[in-house]
Amino acid sequence: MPRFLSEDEVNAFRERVYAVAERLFDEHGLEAVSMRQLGGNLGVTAMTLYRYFKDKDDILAAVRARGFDRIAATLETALATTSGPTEEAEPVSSAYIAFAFENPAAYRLMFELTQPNEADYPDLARAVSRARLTLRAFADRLIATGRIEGGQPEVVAHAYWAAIHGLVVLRLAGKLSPTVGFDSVWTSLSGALAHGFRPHAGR
Amino acid sequence: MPRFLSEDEVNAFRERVYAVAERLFDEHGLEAVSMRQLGGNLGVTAMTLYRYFKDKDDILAAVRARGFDRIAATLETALATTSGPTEEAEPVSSAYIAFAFENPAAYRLMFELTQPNEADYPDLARAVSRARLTLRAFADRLIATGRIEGGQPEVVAHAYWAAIHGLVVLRLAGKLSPTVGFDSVWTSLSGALAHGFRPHAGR
DNA sequence: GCTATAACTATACGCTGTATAATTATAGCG
DNA sequence: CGCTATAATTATACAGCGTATAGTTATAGC
Repeated sequence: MPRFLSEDEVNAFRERVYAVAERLFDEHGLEAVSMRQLGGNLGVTAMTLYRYFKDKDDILAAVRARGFDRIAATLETALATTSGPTEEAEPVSSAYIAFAFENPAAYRLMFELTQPNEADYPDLARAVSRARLTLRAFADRLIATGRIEGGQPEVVAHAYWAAIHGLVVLRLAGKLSPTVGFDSVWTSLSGALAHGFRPHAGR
Repeated sequence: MPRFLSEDEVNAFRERVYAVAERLFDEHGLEAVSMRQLGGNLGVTAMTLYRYFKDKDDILAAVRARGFDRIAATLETALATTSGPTEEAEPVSSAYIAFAFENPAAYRLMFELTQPNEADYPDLARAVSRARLTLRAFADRLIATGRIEGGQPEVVAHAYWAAIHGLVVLRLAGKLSPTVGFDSVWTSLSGALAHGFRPHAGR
């Protein structure tokens, strides 16, 4: 064992922690992610984790940040893939929804309503900011291709985000009526937004 | 002390538990609502609570149910208060937003992303259902007054709900950009929905 | 080969939810 | 009234939590 951990070793260990944390969270829920379980799955005691992280919240913030980076990357890809304007089911929206339902544990963790202030975790703040910028780029394109008008792009981006996120979390929290399907609500909601933001549609 | 607790005594104690739980949650967050703290504030040990509730989740489900009943009552009042069609800031939406921001602890608890299946708590399921019915009545009125068309009322109700809830929880989770205000996004979003659902606005 | 010390582990503390055992207090009966 | 059965409550205990502190292990540099 080397006397000092190299930066690479530290980063490698942290990556292992993230991977294990994500797996445990995926497979057994958030309550399974304890310092002892985490350490046990890494062949290390709980206290060793404190050499690499300030505390448990520090680990969770890092995992959240990875989630925001992953969804941002997913959306960026979807955005780049789309060629020209389309009236079809918007690939960015579809990618967002797919991410949420394919990674429900990550999505829950990212948007948990009780979480420490993101300002205390600069890397998390950066990742969230990146995700917001991606959504903003999406809104910019909607405007550039003439499918939307009026209002600042950032505000429009947040409006879209709120709508899609709201529907996703109602579903994740089990609050949708058993008599309505997620897809039918999304069709209705996204259609209303598309029409509502369309130039000259209303007043 | 009577040999048997009357139904009234049981109900009265339960009400006291709810009140204390809501106060603790409001003042010190969800982590302050422990069985010992709850009991301590009631002049009773933690174990006594188990005479009145199955377990802690049972208490939390009851508090959630009260939250849904309260928001439903608030919305019902707003709905009844509104006289005739109006293009003004919709009183029901305003009432919803006001409830969330005046009762952030309750709102967080109600929509926490990690919570037991609501099917295991019939009273919670009833209260959620009541809140959904209220939103549905809101959509019915929008349709009846000609401000909306197309689509099943329940689907439209869910679309509105998702939009407003999404914006509220993004705010509660601290995920809105510091450079956009809640109100400006809500103005944009609600305006888009109003136009998007307006008869003959789009195709 | 010795030593200073980075890295890690062991232990302990106060907290959690809750199962189980012991205690308290009263309704109904002789 | 005094006794007893038992509802209601409390006391204790257990396993698990996050993490502070103390002790151990192992190696880089002399």
